[in-house]
Amino acid sequence: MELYVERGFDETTVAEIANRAGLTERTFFRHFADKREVLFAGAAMLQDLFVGAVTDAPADVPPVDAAMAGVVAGGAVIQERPAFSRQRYEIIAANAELQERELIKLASLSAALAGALRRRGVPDHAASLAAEVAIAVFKIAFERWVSDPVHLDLPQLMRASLDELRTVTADSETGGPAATRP
Amino acid sequence: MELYVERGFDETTVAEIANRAGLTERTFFRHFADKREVLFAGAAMLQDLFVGAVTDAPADVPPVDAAMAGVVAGGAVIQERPAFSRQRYEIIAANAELQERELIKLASLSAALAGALRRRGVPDHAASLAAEVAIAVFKIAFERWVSDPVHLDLPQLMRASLDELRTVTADSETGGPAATRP
DNA sequence: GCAGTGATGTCATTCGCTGACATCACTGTA
DNA sequence: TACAGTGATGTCAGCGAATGACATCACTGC
Repeated sequence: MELYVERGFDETTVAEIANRAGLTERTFFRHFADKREVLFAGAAMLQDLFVGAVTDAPADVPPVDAAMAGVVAGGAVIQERPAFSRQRYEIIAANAELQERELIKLASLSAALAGALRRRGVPDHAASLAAEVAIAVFKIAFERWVSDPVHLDLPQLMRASLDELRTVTADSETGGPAATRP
Repeated sequence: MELYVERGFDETTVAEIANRAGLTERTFFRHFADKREVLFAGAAMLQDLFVGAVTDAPADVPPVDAAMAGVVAGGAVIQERPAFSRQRYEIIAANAELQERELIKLASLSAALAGALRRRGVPDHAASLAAEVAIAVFKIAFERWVSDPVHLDLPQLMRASLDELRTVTADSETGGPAATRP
């Protein structure tokens, strides 16, 4: 990350990273699948956290709220290291390849959440949809949090974003969801 | 695409592609930013279609429904070439790098939709959320459509998925969105 | 004719990434 | 103690994606 900040991701070679770390290029690739993966080393841990929180949510909690328990738990951990999170965010924001990797990690997170929801008895499509909604809320709330010079409370931003999503999504006609199309 | 189907994406070299197309490797890279981009050549056109449909939606249509007009219009075009869509889908599904590219194209689509919504007067966050919801619906409906041996009507699947999302997202308590957190 | 433009070819080079093999520290066991 | 096994690292060679620099050639408008 030092090198990525100093000279940018593209301008940094793996040889330089290995050199600064005091090992060889080959060894770098034994630890990380590729040059981008360095920035996503903690993703697996975070995913376990998300899934655990969904699994542990009370059985009577509806799908989206169970999925939200996952991302809220993740948000709480993320905001513990605001400086790190912001630096990492800026590196990623400056490079398209890194954004691609970030997106596929989020997709994997979404799939994991959906899996956890299914294990709670939520039907397939509903589980996927609820997971996608939770990840969308996560993305937008995180974006708000990390871009604000004053770091607000991330879990709270997430809940606020979900409320907003509900407002935006709610059917304008009177009847609620079922009445959308006859 | 012929070569990607025959031997897989990873096993196909750019030299081979160029060769079959009757030109040189260097020329290939003048037409496509990288090896993956070949499969996403139509994305810009599709994005314009999405945005156009959102812009053309009646002014009194609420945000999510305006965003849905975009993805539904896209769905209608996509389902015109079921064989092509399925083949392309299978190539992408078999390769992680291609999935990354697909995801960033969808993210770009989402940003474009959000932009179109803002131009309709929808506030920032609401626009982003509505766009994310529409893209989530698009993804899941497309997945259903392309995986089903009998191709159903894609726009209809999208509307059904949105209804399901509304059901899943709707607050279980009585009061609707605003009542979620006091 | 002729200058200008855009598409293509040629060549050399960098860099990400991988396979094969060697080295070396460390551990458990005869 | 000696030795076999294991895992992390280094060394070396090589492939393929991607890029910059320069040359060629068809085509257009004057």
